[in-house]
Amino acid sequence: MAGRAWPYPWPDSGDGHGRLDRAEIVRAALELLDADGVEQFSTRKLAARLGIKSPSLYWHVKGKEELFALVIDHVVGQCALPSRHSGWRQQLDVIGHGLRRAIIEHPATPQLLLGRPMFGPNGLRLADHVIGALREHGFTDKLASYGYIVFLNYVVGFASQETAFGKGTGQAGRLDQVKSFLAALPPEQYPDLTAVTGELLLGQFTHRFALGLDAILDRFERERDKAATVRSP
Amino acid sequence: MAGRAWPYPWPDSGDGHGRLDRAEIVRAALELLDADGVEQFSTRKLAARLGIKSPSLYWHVKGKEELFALVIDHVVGQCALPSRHSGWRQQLDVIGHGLRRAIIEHPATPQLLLGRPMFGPNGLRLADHVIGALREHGFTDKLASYGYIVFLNYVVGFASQETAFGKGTGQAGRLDQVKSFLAALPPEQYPDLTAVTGELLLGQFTHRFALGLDAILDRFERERDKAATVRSP
DNA sequence: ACATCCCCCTATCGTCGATAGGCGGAAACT
DNA sequence: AGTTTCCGCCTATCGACGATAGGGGGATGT
Repeated sequence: MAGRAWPYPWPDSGDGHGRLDRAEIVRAALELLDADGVEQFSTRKLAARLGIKSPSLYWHVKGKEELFALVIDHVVGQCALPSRHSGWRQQLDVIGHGLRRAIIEHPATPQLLLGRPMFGPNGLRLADHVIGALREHGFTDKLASYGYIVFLNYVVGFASQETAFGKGTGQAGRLDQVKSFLAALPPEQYPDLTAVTGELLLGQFTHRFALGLDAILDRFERERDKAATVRSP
Repeated sequence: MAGRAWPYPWPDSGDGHGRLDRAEIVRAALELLDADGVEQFSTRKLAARLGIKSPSLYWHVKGKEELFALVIDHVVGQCALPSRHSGWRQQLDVIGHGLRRAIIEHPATPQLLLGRPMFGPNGLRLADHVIGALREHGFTDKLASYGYIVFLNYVVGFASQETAFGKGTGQAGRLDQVKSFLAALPPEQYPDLTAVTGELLLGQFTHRFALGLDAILDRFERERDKAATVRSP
């Protein structure tokens, strides 16, 4: 039943003395989340997968909530931060695409990201990087903070909604479900929606994402320049 | 214990013969969700609030999942759709702001919206309206479907992230928690983030929302015109 | 040799979503 | 009127969940 039954002396994964460490637990939790979805996840299944009994988890991790926070930050950490020497726009572009990719590679994470600010080390580092990139290129503190919020909202929000459409949501049949549901809609009631259902599910999500992201960065730039000319005309 | 203990003949709320109907259940569920958050919600508490025992709910509603779907669509339905005679841009603006307001007035809804497409009647009507507004004003089917996805992602995503920052998340102390957490960050490690924390939590979210939304609509317009000139130069 | 601490165990609690099956009363039918 | 049907609730119960309490065994340091 447990995906991994081992003889008692554990192969020892990492730091050297413990059989388990938080990193391994987080990794297993993420695998389980990706496979079954956040709804089906349970600490008991996670324990079984790790080859231990559920209460033992509580020695390593305070509880489910802390575990989820660790998982989130692990995923956010998979988004590599670009060099600070490139332009702000390129930096935000790289971060945006990287973060989106990290999220949609783990379809359960949107539900975890929701309702909790990204306050793990990696999330904070990312925030600092984005805000820094803006401030270093002429954005006021106010505009930089606006920018960060809008930027992050867009990226996380888009990726979240994207997974809702089943682009690989653990359950492989999800996209087909959506497809057939839309195909069954009465055209006389939803004429415009039904007219474009083909386009809706066919296109490149990456392209749409880039479109909106570029639009937002464009506006950032314009706002920055407007503020600058107001201050020094 | 039950918020509403009643003598057996129920005051009769609505359609006339049943003591309870789905509308009343949905309304009570939403109240409970807003008060306690989605994590603390349970069908048993909902039943208690309605003055019945938990299994009785299953006569009215198939299960928790269906209940949540009904709640979502109820919230989406609180976003009034504008007249189709106004311009597409104004229509999307009205819908965007209306939908955001509906969502953030019920802080639990983002967690419900996540992972489920808005496929209730109100959600479909909204989708049809948005896509229709675009198609009626020179957008190709492809661009209209792109636009709908990006638009919806932005609105829902923004509102979702917004509630994560505790702008009234049931627990009133949430915003203060975030505030004090950010205030305690080491400036040498996160120099740019800590430099703008004041701005981060102070500003008008509505303004930031409008900023990004306008940016996206701007880009829509430009893409539409570009496609049009390509086709008929 | 002994004490200590790490890391996992068993036992158990209260709560959850959901199902099975019963029962009274109102409505509908004859 | 008497009978039947069905609505709308009930009690009893299930298995799974998150979490805590407290025990024990093996490695480590002195």
